[in-house]
Amino acid sequence: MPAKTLNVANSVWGGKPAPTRGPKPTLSAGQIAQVAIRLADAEGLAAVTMQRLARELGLTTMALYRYFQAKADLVALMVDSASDSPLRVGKPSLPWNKRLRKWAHCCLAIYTSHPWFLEATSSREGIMGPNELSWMEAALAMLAESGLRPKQRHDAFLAIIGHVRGHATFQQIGTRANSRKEWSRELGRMLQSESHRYPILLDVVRSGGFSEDGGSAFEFGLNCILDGIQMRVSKRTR
Amino acid sequence: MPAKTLNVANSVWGGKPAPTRGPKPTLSAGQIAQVAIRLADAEGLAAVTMQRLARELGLTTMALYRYFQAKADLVALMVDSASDSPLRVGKPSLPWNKRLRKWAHCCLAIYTSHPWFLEATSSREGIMGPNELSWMEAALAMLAESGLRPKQRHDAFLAIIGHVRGHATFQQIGTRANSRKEWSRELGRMLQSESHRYPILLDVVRSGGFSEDGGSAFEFGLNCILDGIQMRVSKRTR
DNA sequence: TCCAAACTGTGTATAGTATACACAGTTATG
DNA sequence: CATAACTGTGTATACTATACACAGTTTGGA
Repeated sequence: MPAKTLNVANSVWGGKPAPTRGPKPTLSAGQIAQVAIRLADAEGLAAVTMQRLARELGLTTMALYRYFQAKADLVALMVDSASDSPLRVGKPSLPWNKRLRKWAHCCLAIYTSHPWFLEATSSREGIMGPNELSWMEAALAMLAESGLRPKQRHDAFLAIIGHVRGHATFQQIGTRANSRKEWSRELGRMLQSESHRYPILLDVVRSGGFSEDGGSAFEFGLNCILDGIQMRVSKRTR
Repeated sequence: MPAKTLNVANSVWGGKPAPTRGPKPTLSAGQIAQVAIRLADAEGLAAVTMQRLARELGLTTMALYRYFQAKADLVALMVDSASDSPLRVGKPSLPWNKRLRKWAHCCLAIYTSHPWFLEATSSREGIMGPNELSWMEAALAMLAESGLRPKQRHDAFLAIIGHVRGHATFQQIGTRANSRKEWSRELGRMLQSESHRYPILLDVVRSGGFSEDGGSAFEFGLNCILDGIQMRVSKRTR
C-alpha cells in the first residue's frame, strides 16, 4: 500500500474529516505552513527543521506530527500554499502565446519570491496540490487554444515549465556562500589559467553572461520556445 | 575567505601538491568517487553517506576526510567524473544545429544513466569541474558558429541545458516509492474527483501524456528551442 | 450526570547524519 | 636515526526525523 503518497495527498487535499471529540488543535496545518514559508523565505529551506519550526510556533517538536504525518507533508503544503499566487495573464481575448508568456513570468515570480521553492519541488514524489494543478490547467488551456493535440500540449508545457525552472536554477547560482559576482569572478580566474581549453566559454564570461543578466536570458529562451510552438501550430493548421 | 568554495575546487581541479613524506594513501579521490558513483547508481544519492561509502571501501568513516574536506567535495568529484562521458556530435562539417541536437541527447544520456546526477547538480554552490566545463565549451562553440553574440550564446545555452534538465526531472517523477504508472493513475483518480476544476488537464492525463512518453516530449521541446534560435540567427544575418 | 473514547500536546528515546579532534602507526628527509 | 608529515582509527558532538508512552482535555452516549 503506498501509504506515504496518500498521506502527502491528505495534507494538501484537505481530506481529514475534522474530529469531534478531544481538544481543538491550537493551530491549523495551513497556519503552520505559513510560518514555515516565512522562515524558509528568510533563512532557506534548510532552516525549516521540525525543532526550529516548533520553537518558532511555541510548540514541542512532536506536536507538529499531529498536523503532518511526516515532514514531506509539511513541505508539500508549503509548496501548494506558495502556489496560491495571483496569475494575471490579461484578457482572454489576447492571443494564447501572449498570455502564455505572461503565465511564464508569473510562474517565475513564485520561484524568485520563494528561493526555496525550486528545491522543494525538485523531487516530485507525492501528488501535486490543487493550486499547483491550477497553474498547470491554466497553461494547458492556453495551449489548447493554440490548436495542439493533448499530448503535444503536454510536451509544450514541459518545455515552458522546464525553462522557468532552468532560469530559476541559474538565478540561484552562488546564492549561498558567496555572492553571484564572486562566483563569476572565481570561474573567470579558473578559466584564465586554462584558457586554451575553454576559449569560447571565456568569451562568454568576459561578456558578463554569468554575472549580470536582468532577465534577458529568460526572455530569449522563452521567445525561442513560444516561436517554436507557433511554428508547429501553423504547420498543423496549414 | 570563501574557504568552502575553494576546497570544492581543489577536489575537482587536482590542486593538491602530492606530499612526499608519510605513508602513501591506500586509495585516490578518483577511486573513491568511482565507488560512490556505483553506489549512487544502484541505490540513489541518499545511500551515499560517509559511513556507508567507507564501509563499502573497507575504511573508517573518518578516513574519507583525508581525501575530501567535506562531503560536498566528494559529490563535486562524482559529478565531474560522471561528466567524463563520450560526447559524439558527428563530423564538424555538420551544421551547428544538427550537432547541437546531438549534444543535447548526449547530455541527457548522463542524466538518465546516473539518476542522482540531477539532484547532485541542483545546487551549484561550488565551481564547476573541468569535464562539466568541457561540455559547456562544446555547446557554446556550436552556438558561436551560428553567429550569435557571446551573451546570446549564453542565453541559448541556458535554454537548452534547462530543457535537458527539465526533461530529466520529468523522467524521475514517481521514481521512488511507486512506479511512474502508479503516480499517473493516482493523479488521474484525483483529477476525476475534481474534474470540473481541471478538465483540460484530465484530457492530457487520459491521452497518456504523463504515463508514457518515449522521448517525444524531449524532441518536441528541443526542436522548438533550436528552431527559435535559428529564427534569431536568420534575423541577425538578414 | 458521568464515563470512556478520542483527541491534544509533552517528554523521552532512538537511529542516522556530517564532522571535529586526539591518537597511534608509518614513511621519507634532515 | 630522529623528527616532521602524513596515514588511518576511535571516540565524541551536535543535529536530523520520528517512534512511543503518557497526561490532560473535550465530547458523545449511557
